[in-house]
Amino acid sequence: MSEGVEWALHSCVNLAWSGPDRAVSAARLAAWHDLPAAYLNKQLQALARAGILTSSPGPRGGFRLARPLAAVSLMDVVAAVEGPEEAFRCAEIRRRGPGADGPTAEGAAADCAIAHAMSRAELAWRKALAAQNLDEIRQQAERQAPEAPQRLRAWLAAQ
Amino acid sequence: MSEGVEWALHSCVNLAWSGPDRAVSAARLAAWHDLPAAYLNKQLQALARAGILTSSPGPRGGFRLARPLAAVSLMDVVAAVEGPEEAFRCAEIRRRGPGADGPTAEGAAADCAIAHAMSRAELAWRKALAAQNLDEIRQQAERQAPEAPQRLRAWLAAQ
DNA sequence: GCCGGTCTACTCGGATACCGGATGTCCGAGTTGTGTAGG
DNA sequence: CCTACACAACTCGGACATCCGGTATCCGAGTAGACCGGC
Repeated sequence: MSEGVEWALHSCVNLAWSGPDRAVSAARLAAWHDLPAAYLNKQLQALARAGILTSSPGPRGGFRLARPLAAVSLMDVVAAVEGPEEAFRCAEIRRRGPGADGPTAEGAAADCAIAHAMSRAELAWRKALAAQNLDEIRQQAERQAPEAPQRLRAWLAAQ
Repeated sequence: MSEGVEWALHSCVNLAWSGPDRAVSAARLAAWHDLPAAYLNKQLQALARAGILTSSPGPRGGFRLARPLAAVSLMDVVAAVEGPEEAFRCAEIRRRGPGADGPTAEGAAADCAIAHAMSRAELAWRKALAAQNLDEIRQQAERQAPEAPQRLRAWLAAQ
């Protein structure tokens, strides 16, 4: 699992705390958690391409949420950063070597019992991710650290 | 997801088809699907360390199942090959930089809302993997290719 | 014929290279606000 | 004083290095069977 997923999730919550009125640059978000700014920028670009954030260039520019946190699921962020393809990709080794049980047919991957079983488990994972949205994450974080939003806004204003 | 997981799963089913009376070497299992023998051997070693297979050296040696397929879950194989640690490991970036909301405490990872949410999804994945055992996989594969076990045994005998 | 010893072939097991992708860094295109000169 | 223009600073966006883990390979330790010589 890519490190960027964790950064992206924290950044989204931080953007929500910052408020929708002004954009926050990748450099600010990175400094808040002492991350490499240019690399975080790369991840935020992926979120922008996925339609989760909007970006604006120039001074006073930066990133802001494209839609409310409640409309962004964990799955959206993971798919944006990690890519949409499945983690377990069946290489169809059945079809190679002496053990090949027939000519290589199109769409045969669905017939592989192993690929099917792994796919089922991965579907459960994706479903669990899709069932949780970032607003729930934000609420839980605020319950554990109620002063966090205010502290972030104050720090951003002081920059 | 490591490629070796797929190889390990196929190899376990093939070992079941081969029968419990004789061991099968990594070279034979690899040739059956045209895989690199030495690397497959590495994965089988991991399965042996995990107690899923037993290994015996020398001529007539090789690997065999340590217990019935019904007693081996997909989770067991994945954990043996990929390692037991979670795919998403929280780096606790909250605790670094100006955004740190307090001194770094032991066991604070459980408090991170993001880590908790990701952990929940990964738990669903692990549960789905643990719910399926390799004997079910074997039965499904036999339904789709009933001649597969006999073909494998014949090929092994001819070697 | 039977037994003991040796020898070979085959196996796993771990140590050793190689490579692609994640990680990290850098510079250019574009925009916004500002300062300034002119009317 | 107001306006238009040039400038400078700051931002994203993508192109360019670097590092690490999965991938692939090789060689050594050990064992089981086979072969041979002796009894």
